Amino acid sequence: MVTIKDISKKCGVSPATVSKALNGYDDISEETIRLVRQTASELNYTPNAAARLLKTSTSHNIGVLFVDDTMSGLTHEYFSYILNSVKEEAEKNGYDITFISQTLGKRKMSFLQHCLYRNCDGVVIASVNFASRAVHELITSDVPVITIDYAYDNVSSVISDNVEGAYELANYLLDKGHRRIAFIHGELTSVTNKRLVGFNRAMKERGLSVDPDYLIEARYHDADSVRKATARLMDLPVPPTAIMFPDDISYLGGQAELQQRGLRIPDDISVCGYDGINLAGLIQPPLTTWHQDADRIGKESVRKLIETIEHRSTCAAEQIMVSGQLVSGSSVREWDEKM
Amino acid sequence: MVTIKDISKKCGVSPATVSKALNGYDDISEETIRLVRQTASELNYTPNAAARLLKTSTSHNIGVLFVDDTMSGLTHEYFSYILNSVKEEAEKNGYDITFISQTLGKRKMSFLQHCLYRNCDGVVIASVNFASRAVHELITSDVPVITIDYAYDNVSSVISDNVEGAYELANYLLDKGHRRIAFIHGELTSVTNKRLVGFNRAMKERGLSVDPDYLIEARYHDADSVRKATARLMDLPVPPTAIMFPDDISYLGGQAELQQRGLRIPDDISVCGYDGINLAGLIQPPLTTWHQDADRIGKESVRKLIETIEHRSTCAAEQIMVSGQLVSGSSVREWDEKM
DNA sequence: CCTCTTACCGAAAACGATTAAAAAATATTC
DNA sequence: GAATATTTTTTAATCGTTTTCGGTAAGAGG
Repeated sequence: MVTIKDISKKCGVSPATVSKALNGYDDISEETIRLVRQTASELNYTPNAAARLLKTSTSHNIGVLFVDDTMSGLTHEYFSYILNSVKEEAEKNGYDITFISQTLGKRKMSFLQHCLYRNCDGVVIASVNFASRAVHELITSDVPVITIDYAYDNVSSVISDNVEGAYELANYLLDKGHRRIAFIHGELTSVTNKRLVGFNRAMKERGLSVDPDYLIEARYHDADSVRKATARLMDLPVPPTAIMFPDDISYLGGQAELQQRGLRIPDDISVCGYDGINLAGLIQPPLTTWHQDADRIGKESVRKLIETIEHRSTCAAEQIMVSGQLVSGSSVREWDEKM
Repeated sequence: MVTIKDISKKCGVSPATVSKALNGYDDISEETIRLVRQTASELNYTPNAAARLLKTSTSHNIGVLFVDDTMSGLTHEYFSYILNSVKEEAEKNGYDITFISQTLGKRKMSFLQHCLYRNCDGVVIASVNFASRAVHELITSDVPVITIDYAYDNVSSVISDNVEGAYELANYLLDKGHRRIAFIHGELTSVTNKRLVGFNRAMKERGLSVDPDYLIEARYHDADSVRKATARLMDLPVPPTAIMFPDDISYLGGQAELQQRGLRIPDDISVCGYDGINLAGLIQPPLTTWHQDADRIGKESVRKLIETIEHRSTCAAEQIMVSGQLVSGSSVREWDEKM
């Protein structure tokens, strides 16, 4: 490995000078700067991040906490888009990213310890069990943190507007004339609660009451559980004319159930998903869904996190709400209310 | 930050003793080991990976190179499963993973430089343009490397058996009685070539010739291009009775085209995909496809890479072939040859 | 010719850990 | 109890950088 010392020897200057020349200090003459930079690239010099970190105590490395016990996260399309965007924005700003976990070899370590061990300047947290002790410990530590889709006190967060999403979807269905609208929602997390708020608000604004039979809990991303929920809905004496599903993937479970019952989409029943992943536009019929702006969510997270890292004292916690967008496929039809 | 010195002061021993006690050297008395470990956990001590690296020159950090210019990679379900598995296996062995890119802030750096900068002990390479100079530079460098789905000389690789996959799929269709089998394949990469070999072999074994009209190139993961390819096939004077698609996702483009033409799957035409992602079992009808064992591919890569890292001299390059598995859905029907 | 700026450069001390080699403490043997 | 062997601990150097604080040389001004 070629070090700063090698350059200093070759140039006949001290290591200090080399360091300064490389880092653009202004007390080095133009000439030596040229010489040093020249030989650095000749020798194919690469700085050593670890040594630099040791001295400056900033690693230019941000941790990402994206996976919990259930192991979805990386393989969840919505989150993998966020991750991709986080990665790009981080790199654009000179930061690398490292996954944070709870086990390193045989050593068990907490998330916080892992961050300290790797000297992460900050951490992006998403898709984890926010109620867990380990996550809580990290969030309340001194390490700058940003959470995605979950709001904590005194911590910045970037949140996809779930109230808006469910509200707009419900309104879309209502506008099409549907009145018997069912909502299969995910587990009662904070995200789900927001969506319920949006859903209820839309109904209330039209003076409609929500039939409790039409509100069913299933599991996000779990086609099976959603399939069962769909079956329960369609077995009701008065089944819904439209169903809002927890997400685009689990909708496929519902779709299977509906098709098996000989119901055509959207002729016999209207449906919509949530997330707006690529897939939604590819399946038949294209799914009307709510597109969460994963790209923007990732970017904003990193932007705000870096702001927090670099101006720690002056940077106030902030909640950043990211709007989504309704993507209309052809899974919803006009409905003549004739009940 | 609490360091080894803090512990040494509190315990009244030298830093060296603390280090040894923590790392389980056998020339430290049981008693001091207990004392040191005790106070270490009391003070909530976390070692500093950077400092350790500087002295030992091993970072326990492996780089992953998963994305190229086209930016798919993280958002490709097959690769995200590989990534997930790489991550898990790495963590299990005490390694963290860091994404390697070509730009860090405003600095342009080659992949190799990035690895050196972050002191990666080794790199897993997948889903990149293997022909590029930058990748080549990394692969031929001193950094231990493993490639996925691409074989390089003198470098270990883990390869999904694409000959087997296409061969088995074609055979499956042949067994069902199909004779007019089309193969929409991806860009002519080494992976695609292997699949073509498998396909041709299966046909040849039955004494069938391959109709060049039935071999169409499209783009992986691109529903649009596959849709067009499908259209071209079905516009032939004698269209195929079965189509093999480049992958499960892009199949959806083909599906759309077939449905639009009023063709039912599998009654009017049989289809199969490739990859065997979760999605394949969720769509209607469930897709017959070839499951690539992403989990095993990730694990084997890391296992072999770590072996290379830790026994650099004695560890020979090796090609590891990973078998897949046919997943039969209901997208293929028996076909009575009546041509 | 002396002093004062200004412009460059270098010495040396860190950062937090590891690890030879030396030293000190303790145990063993006669 | 001295000599020797054994166990335990410490000293000090080192990894590759950064950065403070002086130091030197050259030119300016008198």
